[in-house]
Amino acid sequence: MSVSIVIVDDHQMVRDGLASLLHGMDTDVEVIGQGANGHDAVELASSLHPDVMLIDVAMPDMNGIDATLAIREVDPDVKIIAVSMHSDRNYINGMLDAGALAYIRKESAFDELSHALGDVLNGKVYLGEGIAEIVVGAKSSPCNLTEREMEVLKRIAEGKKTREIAAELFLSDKTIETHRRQIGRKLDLHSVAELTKFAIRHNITTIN
Amino acid sequence: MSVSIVIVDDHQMVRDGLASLLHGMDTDVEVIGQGANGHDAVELASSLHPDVMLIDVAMPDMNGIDATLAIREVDPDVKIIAVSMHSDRNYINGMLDAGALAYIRKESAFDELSHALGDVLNGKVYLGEGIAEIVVGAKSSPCNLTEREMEVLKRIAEGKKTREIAAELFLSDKTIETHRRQIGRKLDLHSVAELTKFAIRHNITTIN
DNA sequence: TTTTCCGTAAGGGTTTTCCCTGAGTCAGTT
DNA sequence: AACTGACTCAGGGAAAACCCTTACGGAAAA
Repeated sequence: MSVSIVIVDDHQMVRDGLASLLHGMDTDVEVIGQGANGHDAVELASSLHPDVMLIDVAMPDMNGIDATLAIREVDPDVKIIAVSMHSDRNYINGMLDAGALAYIRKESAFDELSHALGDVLNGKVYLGEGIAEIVVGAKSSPCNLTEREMEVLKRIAEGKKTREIAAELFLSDKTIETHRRQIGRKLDLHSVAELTKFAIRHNITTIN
Repeated sequence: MSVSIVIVDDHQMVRDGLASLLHGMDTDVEVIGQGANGHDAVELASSLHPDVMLIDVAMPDMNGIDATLAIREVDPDVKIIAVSMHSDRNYINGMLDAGALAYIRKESAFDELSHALGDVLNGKVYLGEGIAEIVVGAKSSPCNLTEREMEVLKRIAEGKKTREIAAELFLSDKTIETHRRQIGRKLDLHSVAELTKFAIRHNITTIN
């Protein structure tokens, strides 16, 4: 009895690559479906009910975290392996909290995928090289930011100046200044450039 | 006589995937080396002299464009296929100008890779789905920045302040100020946040 | 109920950036 | 020889950001 697998990633070539890798494995696996975004993932989960799904975390339209949450609604039994470009703490925790059983990075070697597959099939959790440390060593950037601070940071990362942000939020310049300083203190990032990168990493703003 | 190939991509899993795909092709190919960045690419080109190199455009340390330029110095005969996440005009033109013979996206299907490989081996140029249109319809974002301006922009996007950049480059504060203004004018981007995003998109800095 | 945190705001000062004009050198082109 | 463009630097002023402390109302938690 072979293991049925669905691959979801927004890059066709990555999907083909993963499929090819799975095909070359010693475990008897069969790729029964592929998708390009979170919506595809949910549909495929409910229609095909695969044993395992490989899901990319960062995808357009609907990301891996939301997809995982939705999939657990339609089929709580499917075992989800998160495959990501980033080892961002928020992504990792997001996916694991959502119900993924394994998290591996694309940077990592192929045998991590094999290992992850073996572990999740046995009901175990597998975290790729360096992932466990990030999960455990949480604490450093818990993104303590409050709602308001997020709103301000978002606008800072869009290149807006204090006065513009104040006008947009109907607040005093001084209030925005206070938020700016508070954000800098909390994140220990003291330049707009670093704040912008932080905002991008944490999906608070987009790259465009 | 098989075709020797070297794969350069900063993601191990993507490399493995591509290798696996190549292995399953009808053409007789052999992957003789892999690298994770531009420096690896140049070294592998000069030591292995492969027939074809698959090179990712966006990589840390040394990107695909610079790598391609350097490779053409050490081995003008190696045929280079650019494999990229983005269909950014600057990336495409950069790679093709540098000497790549084909440009395909990871979003595209696997058979584009097969097609590109066949074409470059026959001395032809291959551009993936939609790439040709972008090349033809070029013009818009020529990224006019000079060497110096790139160095300054890189440091701006790292969150450094004028004085620090001046010290690093052994220049006057006023000179850096002039460069800053010139960069802003050329790109029509007037905030550090937007400049940072531009720098990230153009691989002048990293997200971290 | 007292404490704590969030959000709001202000006063006041320092530092940095932004923007202008002008200008000199040097290399490569025409 | 004249020109263009890259790179360098300066003076000076306006705007913005940075940094400090203080403070008050409300909500949530202890």
